[in-house]
Amino acid sequence: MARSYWLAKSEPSAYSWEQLVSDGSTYWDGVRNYQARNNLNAMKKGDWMLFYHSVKGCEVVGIARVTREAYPDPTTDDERWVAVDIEPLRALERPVPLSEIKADPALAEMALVRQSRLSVMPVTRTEFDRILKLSGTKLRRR
DNA sequence: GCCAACGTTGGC
DNA sequence: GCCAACGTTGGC
Repeated sequence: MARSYWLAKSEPSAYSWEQLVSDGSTYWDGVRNYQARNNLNAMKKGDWMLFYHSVKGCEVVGIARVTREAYPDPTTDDERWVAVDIEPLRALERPVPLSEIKADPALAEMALVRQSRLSVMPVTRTEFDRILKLSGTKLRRR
């Protein structure tokens, strides 16, 4: 099945891309919003995720890969919430700031722009490729 | 620091 | 079940 693409936000002060690279992998937890949760549930192993720094930076900084599909969020007893595992795939050659995404007609429909508070969202392959292009990053697809 | 957007809570 | 009040997120 074709790979799906996602974008997830993190405040660098809470958990940064650099931290993910240093850790080698992490579990993506703490989501307490149904829409974001549904998106986590829909992730498949091997999907790619744009890693976005919110609040400080406001830019897409890297690409992560889903390594484990949704399972109960270990940080809560509440069975409604889930986590996934991810690992860093590679950093973007150049981070892509929100201002550029907003200014790009090809990206104007992104949930990142239209629904600024959503923390985990789907991204189309077209949008994903466009952001990669803006960042000057070339990826070999396997 | 402000405020818009939007989700949640609780009174009725 | 509606909606006002309140809390949180995140851009500016």
